[in-house]
Amino acid sequence: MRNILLIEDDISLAKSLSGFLASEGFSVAHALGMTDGIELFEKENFECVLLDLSLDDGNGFSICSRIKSESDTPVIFLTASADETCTVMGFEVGADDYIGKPFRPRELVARIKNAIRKHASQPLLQCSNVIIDTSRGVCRKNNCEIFLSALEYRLLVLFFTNKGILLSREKIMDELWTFSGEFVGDSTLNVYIKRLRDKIEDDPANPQILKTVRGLGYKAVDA
Amino acid sequence: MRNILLIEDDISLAKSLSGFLASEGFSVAHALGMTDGIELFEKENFECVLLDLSLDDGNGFSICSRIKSESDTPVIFLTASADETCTVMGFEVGADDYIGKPFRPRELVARIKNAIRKHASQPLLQCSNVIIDTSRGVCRKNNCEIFLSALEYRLLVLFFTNKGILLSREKIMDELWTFSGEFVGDSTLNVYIKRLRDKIEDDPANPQILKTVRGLGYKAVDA
DNA sequence: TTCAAATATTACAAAATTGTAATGAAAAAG
DNA sequence: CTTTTTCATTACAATTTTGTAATATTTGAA
Repeated sequence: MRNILLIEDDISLAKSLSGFLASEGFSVAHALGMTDGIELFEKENFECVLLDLSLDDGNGFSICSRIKSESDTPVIFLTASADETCTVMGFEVGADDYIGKPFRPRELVARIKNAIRKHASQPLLQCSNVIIDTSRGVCRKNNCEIFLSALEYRLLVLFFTNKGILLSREKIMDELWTFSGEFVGDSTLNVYIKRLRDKIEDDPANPQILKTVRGLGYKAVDA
Repeated sequence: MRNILLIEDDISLAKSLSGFLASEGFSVAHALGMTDGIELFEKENFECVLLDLSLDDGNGFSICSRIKSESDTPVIFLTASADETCTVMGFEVGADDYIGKPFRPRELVARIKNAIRKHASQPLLQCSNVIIDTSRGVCRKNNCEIFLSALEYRLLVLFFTNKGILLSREKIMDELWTFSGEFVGDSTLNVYIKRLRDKIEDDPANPQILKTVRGLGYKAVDA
């Protein structure tokens, strides 16, 4: 949770930064240079990357391009060279923010959180081992694609965008079966739930994702 | 296009900023204060709002909250009070960026573009009068829902996320029919294009959205 | 425990989707 | 102009989706 990658060759600065961010609830991994940084990035999962511009073995711009080409993780430049050309360049290679040293700690945290928040509102909806990639209209379980029909897909999207929130039968019916004044029977929903469970649950008889709340409706919950 | 709302009570600053941004290809609407600003915001459609913190008839924070509560338009604070507390506060009310005066023009443009770009990668895909709401998995034409099958939906999403870009037949087939090592004949695509056109084009015989580029592939274009 | 309500499951027909093949039309090449 | 290639259109069967109804099963309350 709140895993951050810091790529910075100034060890003492890195130390103090890590300490501070840790005190703010982040868990920080530190890489000293480009090679190191990319390796770490590809091994672990980070919610945000803090990147120094000038490194011993490469510059921040190329790392940023590299990271952005293979993922969507937020990247924030953290650098002494806050000159305008570098800043513009930073955004051009896909950075999410660019902060000049010396940084003010609370602002730094605010900007990191901002970047993470923006990223979180992105097209990937997840619930335990099931992911919907809304930017492609595809659902995957354990990275293996599951084919959902149009309505199954919509129903699951509805659940996942309201993860943890109870949805009444009425609300669900309204949301899904109001596209042409159609009216469908009440039992239809039961059947759709069953079909979704059969496709996404490890053990459909003991659903861990699509929970029923008796008398009230259904909700999707995380593991 | 690139319509920006500037809410700023310093007239001379606003003038020079507007001029500069216009020279960069933005079209800027200017409001002097809070009341004015909100009115304009609700009347027109903006891609980004630039907001001064201190206004005669209200403060920027409340405008920002207001805007964010009713839309997702990027908001950037532009302010003299670049003190840390204000900055943090700005992000807390939902700002997308916070820039202290005096601003460096090219950086300002870079940050505006950054905010707009981030926002553009959001859930609404549009092409002339057809909209895909990926956050619901629904397609609408002139605000009227169109029912697409699972694969039709995916195909259209593929086109819309690559608006204006040519997609080769091969690329399309790869993207759509590789979910289980299936191989489908080449003519399948022709048929899907036809089916989509029948559903989304005003005159399917003269497609204005899904254009064929003979010998190369297809692309979606805006009106 | 017994009962009633709510949900799960199954089975089934009507309708829609999906992929293919055959035929037509349009555009580029010769 | 003719040929060839590419794409559009149509028609069709296999499959899947979709909604319903009928039958279990579960749950909570009496």
